[in-house]
Amino acid sequence: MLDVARRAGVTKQTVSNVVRGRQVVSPATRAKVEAAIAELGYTPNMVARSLATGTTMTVGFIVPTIAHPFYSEVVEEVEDLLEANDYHLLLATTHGDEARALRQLAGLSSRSVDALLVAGDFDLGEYVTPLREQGIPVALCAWEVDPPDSLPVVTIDYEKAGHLAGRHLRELGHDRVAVIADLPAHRIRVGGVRRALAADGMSVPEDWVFSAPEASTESGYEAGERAVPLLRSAGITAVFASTDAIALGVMQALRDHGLRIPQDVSVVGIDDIPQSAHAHPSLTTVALPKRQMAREATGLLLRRIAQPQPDVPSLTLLHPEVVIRASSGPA
Amino acid sequence: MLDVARRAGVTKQTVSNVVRGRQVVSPATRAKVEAAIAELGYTPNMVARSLATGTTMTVGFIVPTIAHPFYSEVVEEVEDLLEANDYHLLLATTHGDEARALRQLAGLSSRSVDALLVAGDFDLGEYVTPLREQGIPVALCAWEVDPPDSLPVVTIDYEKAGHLAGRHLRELGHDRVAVIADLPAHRIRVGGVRRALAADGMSVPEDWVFSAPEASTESGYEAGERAVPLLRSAGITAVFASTDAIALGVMQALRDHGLRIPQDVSVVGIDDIPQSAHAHPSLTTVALPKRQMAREATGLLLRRIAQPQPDVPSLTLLHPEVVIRASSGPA
DNA sequence: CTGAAAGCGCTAACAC
DNA sequence: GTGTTAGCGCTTTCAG
Repeated sequence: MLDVARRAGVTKQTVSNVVRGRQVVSPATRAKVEAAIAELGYTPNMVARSLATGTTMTVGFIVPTIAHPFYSEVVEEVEDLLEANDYHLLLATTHGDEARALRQLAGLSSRSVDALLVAGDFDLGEYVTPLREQGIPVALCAWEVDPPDSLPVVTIDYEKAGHLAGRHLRELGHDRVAVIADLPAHRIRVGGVRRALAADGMSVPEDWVFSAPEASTESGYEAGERAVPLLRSAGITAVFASTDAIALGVMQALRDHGLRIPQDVSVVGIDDIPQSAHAHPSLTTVALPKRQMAREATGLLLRRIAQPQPDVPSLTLLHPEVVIRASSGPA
Repeated sequence: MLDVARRAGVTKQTVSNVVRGRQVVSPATRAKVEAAIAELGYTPNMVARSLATGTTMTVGFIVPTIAHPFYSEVVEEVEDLLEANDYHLLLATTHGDEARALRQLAGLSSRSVDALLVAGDFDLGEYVTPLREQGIPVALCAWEVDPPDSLPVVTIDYEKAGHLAGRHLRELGHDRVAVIADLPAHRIRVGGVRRALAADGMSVPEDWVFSAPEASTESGYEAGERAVPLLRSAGITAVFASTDAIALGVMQALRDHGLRIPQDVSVVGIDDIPQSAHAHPSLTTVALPKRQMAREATGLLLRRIAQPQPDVPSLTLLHPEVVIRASSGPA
């Protein structure tokens, strides 16, 4: 910067003003400085600027994984909005490992991100207080169980998602529905389903609930196979899967065991991941507004950065919607 | 840091030595300093350290998109390896927008990443020279067409992937195969298929090639529908899709038009994304070693950071493998 | 093993 | 409008 200044016959300060586009430089001076910059191939050093300003134009995002369509869409949307605002994304993944999450948190905070977004159900609640004391805006998103009341959180009404799925099944006349879910993670969704059935005086016996850990298609398939005998013996006409990925596996298992969807058994999931629309049959599901969630959370953070103010705890609950496709039919 | 030093009765330098774990501090002093750090809740400021050392423990990754299973797995693997080495990930997305790619590039370089990885077919080749002159290691990965010979690139033998797909079809006795591809992006893959057929004196007429832009399931479906009449009239027994996503859409279209897979038409894709194994029927494909690619590229960069040396241009070509499942059968 | 001094590249107040 | 003077928080010589 000093080289540029000398070459243009000004001081570093003037160069700084030109680089940052401040409107306090005469056109003539500006031209000289810009010429010098071009000749020297000067590039400002953001690290030095950050040290001086205390700002990095970077926000951190801690997310359980990125290899799942739900999160990859969320991350993509967050990055898009950040980039549109000249911010950069420092992405950290936890894979459900709490120690790793804490390391990532420490790494991001000491790296002075201007804001931090945390997704998933990790209770990092108490650990983020240092950041907040430093005045760094923090928000939570995709928080499924027990959203803390100390931080702003932008999430989805997962209970309602379950309720919508259950009600859809009820409207089709299903009385006997089995549940295949990643428990306890998705207990809220299952609670929603139960509430929908309870409204008509029905319930889901405990042994009609199958666990699909990891919420993967594989575990859905495996749980589906375990469920088949019961489906047959108990005259169950519908299966609720707590996730589309699980539902896809369940459908495959049912088919492999000779059950037709939706003639013999209806299947509904939650999420609306891209492949659900192209499954065979296409999957009826409850769409989670993930991109909207990403936008609102990022927007909230960006606003907090622009006009610093204490993180007012707030809860934004986004509404899911049923997407009726071919995997569900009359009982 | 000064506060900690005073409280422990030492100088900043000693605190720095303790924080960085240098083995030059007496246990007694170390204990005092650590106590002071704990009492004051001191956290080192990485920005200041970066300014002093010229190192950020951060690597940038520019990628076309993250909402596609191929890239999301690559990104996940890169992040895992970086995190294991105490590095952080600055992720930038281009969405095929060259101007955006250049902005991202400038943003990352001025932010002083310690290394840069670029995925996708953007010819950022000439634009990265400033970085390289700064001594920042740069590598390319997932480079499908014309890998530049000026930079290290870790990619996959896409031509071989196509060739393997074509040979698999030949071995099943298919003489007449149609192609549904995202062209021109995947021309190398299609070239591989053609080479496999040519070995037996066969070829793919131009009007047996259908375009599926964006390589999405939707465009695969749409292209599949366009192809159906030809498949029937020309007695075509197999379809090569340049991507699993496309193949999934194609399968759906064929089914919707009454063609059975693989009895009437075999379908093979390339990639081996997770959902291919759970499609109906499960998709025969050529697995691209994306995670290995991610590991090798990241490892290369990390090694260059550790022992600075000019970016020796090198080309690492990883080998794909056929995964035979249920969507392909005898002609 | 510890301490003092200098500086990484930039921005923030002021004065001129 | 432009120049001057201090730092931002840390690491790095080099003495002791």
